Amino acid sequence: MKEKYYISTAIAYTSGKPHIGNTYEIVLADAIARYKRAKGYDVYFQTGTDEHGEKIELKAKDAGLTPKEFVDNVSTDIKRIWDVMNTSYDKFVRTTDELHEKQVQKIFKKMYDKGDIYKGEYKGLYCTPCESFWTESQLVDGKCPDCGREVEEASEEAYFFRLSKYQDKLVDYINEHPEFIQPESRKNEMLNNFIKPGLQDLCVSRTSFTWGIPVDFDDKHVVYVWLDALTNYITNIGFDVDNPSETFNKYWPADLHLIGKDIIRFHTIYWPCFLWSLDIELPKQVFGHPWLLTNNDKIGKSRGNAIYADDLADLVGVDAVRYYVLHEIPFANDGNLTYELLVERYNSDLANILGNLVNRTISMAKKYFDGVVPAANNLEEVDKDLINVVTSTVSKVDESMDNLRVADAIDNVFEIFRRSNKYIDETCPWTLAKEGNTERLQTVIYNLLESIRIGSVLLHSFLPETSEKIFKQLNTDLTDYESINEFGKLVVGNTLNDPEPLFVRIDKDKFLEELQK
RNA sequence: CGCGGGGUGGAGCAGCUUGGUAGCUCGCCGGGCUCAUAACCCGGAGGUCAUAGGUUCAAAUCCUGUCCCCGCAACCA
Repeated sequence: MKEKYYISTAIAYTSGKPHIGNTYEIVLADAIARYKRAKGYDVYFQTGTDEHGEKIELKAKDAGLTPKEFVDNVSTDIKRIWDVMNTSYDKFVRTTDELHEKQVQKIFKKMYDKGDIYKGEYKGLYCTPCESFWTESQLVDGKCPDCGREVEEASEEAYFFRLSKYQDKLVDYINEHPEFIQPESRKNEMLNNFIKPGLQDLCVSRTSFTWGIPVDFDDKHVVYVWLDALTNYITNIGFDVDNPSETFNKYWPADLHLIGKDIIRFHTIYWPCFLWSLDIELPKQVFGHPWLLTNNDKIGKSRGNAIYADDLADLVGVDAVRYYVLHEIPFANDGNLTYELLVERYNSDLANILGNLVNRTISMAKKYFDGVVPAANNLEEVDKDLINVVTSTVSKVDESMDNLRVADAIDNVFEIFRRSNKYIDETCPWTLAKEGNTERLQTVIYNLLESIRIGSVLLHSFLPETSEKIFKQLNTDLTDYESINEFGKLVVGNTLNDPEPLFVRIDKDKFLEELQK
């Protein structure tokens, strides 16, 4: 039986259209999910939208829509972008789904009955005109960040979750499971900044707005934020407080929650405590990925520097955008996006190294062998070196991916293409053709085609469309991981299709000029 | 003294755990080749590894001070 692999992204908040930084997360998750599938796992990949809360209630009002209409629009748009990016999620969930809402109510009740949720008073700084509570750090010059007016101490009745009860258990768990929080530096941040100073109980209901899941035994209250949002990971695979489904038992605990580094706290402190309260296991790993910055600035609509994935895809194509975000963001540091860098990566990596390699190789096969895959003959040192690079790359990619080093994994794959370009220069097929050394020419062309095929199999998790285009030109159906466990499986005698450019080079100056308009 | 991350040739990064010729990609300069998308291959210039000390036969790598940059600082998603 196949081993299962459950991966999730954070659910996107439906306050507006997601920018390229938000989109990075789904693409990263997609690359991991596709890779795991290729390796033979039974993958379940979940994403979706988080749709409740005061902010959305207000935004909807401004837009002259009901909250439901508002989130329907935004959620649809988010899903559309995820689809544009060619992401292979298995389920797109929404916190306004009936199933989720019902289970959240049951979860809330169970925690209440158990004594983990109790009624108390929420005290905070309140801006009366805005009807909003703010934290100290949110204030601007000690005043309401929205309207700039004075805030005052206020309180309202609210339910609280007893985080404090699980504090010691959490410290032990994190220490005993060093792989739980990734990257590791975040682990210390959580322990030192939040857990050690003492966990405050968490407010899990509100009465100041209504756009949320009602607490069914006290309908003044709606369930507040994190209890609603985090539980999406279990409700949507069939968790039920009385009778969890088979699907739940099969897929839980999740193997990886992929989230932004800004919400690590909620996933590694609140979420474990919630799960313990429900007597279920914790996810195996939470990875807080870095951010994609634009022009070294944090992305934000208010900053006027928002760049959207679908716009970029229109300009350079989906796979170029995928390549950029996957390649440009290292494991633990923020990445940067500029149009200049985007064009540079596109031209040098995708067009020159990969696209041109495929094009020149297929062209030679056409020219010298009428597009029929020739058989390889005796191997020379240079051939063995090429083959060694190609075969060792397969395990390098495995190692990188096992450590969630996706950017490294792509680099590993491109090493095949770089080496292949060099191989062409070393063997000079055109000279072999002139000399009439057909035997040697056959070997060289075969090795090149096979290297490209293997590279393309590895590439599929990251750039699925490009990979499929290459397979089409190679006219091969040997596209799975089993077909690359040894070099030389490409079928001899098969006829290739005509070469077609994979990435047409972009004129950088013209491109940037066009953007100005 | 709140916690944490970072400062490496023009740009972006790796190396630091387990001290010992400073590596990669892009850009620049020169050369080669002509199968290919003016692409590809080779060579070169360019770095006192933020800074001041310390440990050591030897430090980008370990320790200390200083200066910058960034994130987090709890009910904001």
